[in-house]
Amino acid sequence: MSTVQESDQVVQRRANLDELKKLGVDPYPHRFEVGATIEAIVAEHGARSAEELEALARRSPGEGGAQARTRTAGRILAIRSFGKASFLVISDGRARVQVYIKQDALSERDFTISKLLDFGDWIGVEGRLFRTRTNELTIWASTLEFLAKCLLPLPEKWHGLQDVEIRYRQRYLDLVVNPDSRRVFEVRSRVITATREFLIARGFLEVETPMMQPIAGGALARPFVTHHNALDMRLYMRVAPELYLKRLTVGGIEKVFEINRNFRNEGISTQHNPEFTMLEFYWAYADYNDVMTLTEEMLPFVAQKAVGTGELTFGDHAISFKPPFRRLSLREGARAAASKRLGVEIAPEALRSRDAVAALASKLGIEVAPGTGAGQIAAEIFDKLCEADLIQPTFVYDFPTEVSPLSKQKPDDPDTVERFELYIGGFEVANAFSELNDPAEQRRRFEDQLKRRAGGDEEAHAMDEDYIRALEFGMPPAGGAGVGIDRLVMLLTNSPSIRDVILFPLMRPK
RNA sequence: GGGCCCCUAGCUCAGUGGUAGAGCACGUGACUUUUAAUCACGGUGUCCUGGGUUCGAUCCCCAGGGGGCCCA
Repeated sequence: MSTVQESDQVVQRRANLDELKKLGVDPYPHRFEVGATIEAIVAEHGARSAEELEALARRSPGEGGAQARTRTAGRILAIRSFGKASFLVISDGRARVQVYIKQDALSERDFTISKLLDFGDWIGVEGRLFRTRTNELTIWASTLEFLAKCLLPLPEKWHGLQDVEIRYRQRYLDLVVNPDSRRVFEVRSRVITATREFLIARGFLEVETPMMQPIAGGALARPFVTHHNALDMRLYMRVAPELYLKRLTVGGIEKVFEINRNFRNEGISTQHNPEFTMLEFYWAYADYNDVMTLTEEMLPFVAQKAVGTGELTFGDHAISFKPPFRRLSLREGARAAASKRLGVEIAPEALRSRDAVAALASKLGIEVAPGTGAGQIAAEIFDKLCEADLIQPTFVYDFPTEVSPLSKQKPDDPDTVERFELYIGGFEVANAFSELNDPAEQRRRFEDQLKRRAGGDEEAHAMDEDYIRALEFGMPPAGGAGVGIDRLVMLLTNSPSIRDVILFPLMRPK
């Protein structure tokens, strides 16, 4: 197959595999009956003393003596051989246990197999539990089954796998040798489970909406393009499920949510992966204030379920998920930060007129494209000056209408919408608003977006006639939110890069 | 897209303009309660790729590839 010369270690491992075959051992058997996982064995017996294990072993199976005999399987993570005896450490990915191999305790066949084992092989063992002189919980093997060969040498046990490129490209190696990596993905799983639990308990219905869409809407972002052959049709990978979920509120699903992948055709950074996981939920009869309150309940709940606390360490920061979260209006935040930066008190009106805010931006050294409106410039000033400093959970609220084509305006201020973003650890974790449900106003917003698109803004929203028609049938007032699950997991696992919380982040092919 | 940094043994890393090193891992031998087992002996290799400078390049220069961080 491969013309590349195999390293000595691979040659050696292959030779051991051939020896097994010569002995008549099937090196890839079909199944193994596991009595208890290693994790369960350690959980049940990890605290038992040598005497307790002895006593258990002496009892008959009917009296519970079977507990001291165990049958389990795992990957070999260490071999310490003494000739006629050896110690193996095997792992089920969550816990490790030692196995004692002693020549006169095993059949000749099983002992021969034990001599052919390599670091990384999968085995099954049966035996009684005891503690060694050094008090290590150990399975005294009476039978040994070979389950699968590890032909390639694994990374070293002591330093683990440090090379981030290999950790991302060959995540299985990361998981084998770095227990912390396994922990991250267990937290991630619990985050998603807890989120579901929280919303379902409040009457939300979980749904799945299209990931391949004829019009990519619901967010200001460049989509991936694909093509359906039979329909000869251009399709986009979704940038958000929003417009479909809101169609469902038109259909009368008053509380609805989806947790799934979005795809955005943009740069990669420590906070951006082209595909990422979002929670979106929509809640009829509620507005953005209600959504703020719900979010404030949900995040501490999820944190508690996923990591057992809402008091987190993230990099150099201590972050508390204890509600209530801080609230900061976007224009006030931008105004205050700009005042501080320039050493002059900026008036609130300076954020409202195009000329004034553009002048302010230029004083701050922020470049503004010619067609950019006052609202967008204000939002950019906020991004540049404030975002990175929002470490504790902070609701940034009341966004310019211009940058929020799907949000409802404030009754007394048409330039501002009822929208908030939640910032934690210096980045955006959630985005939410009172949903725009007036079809005429929605059409005007889309038309405004089309002008931007014509002006070269590739992230501007497309017209979606079908969505407007849905609104024309009547959508109830509703509040909705999108929560970045990957970023939430970053916070809960103290991971500095989004790639640390995505099992297989996108990489260039080598 | 721009700037900076990295790429050497299976892994973690040193290093040098003159035929390349350590620890772990691996091999052989010894050892029937060890645990980063120990002891003795042994071999690790496309120094990311291509080109240039040079008597000679893993090292210096140029281009490319992959990765990381920061900025956009």
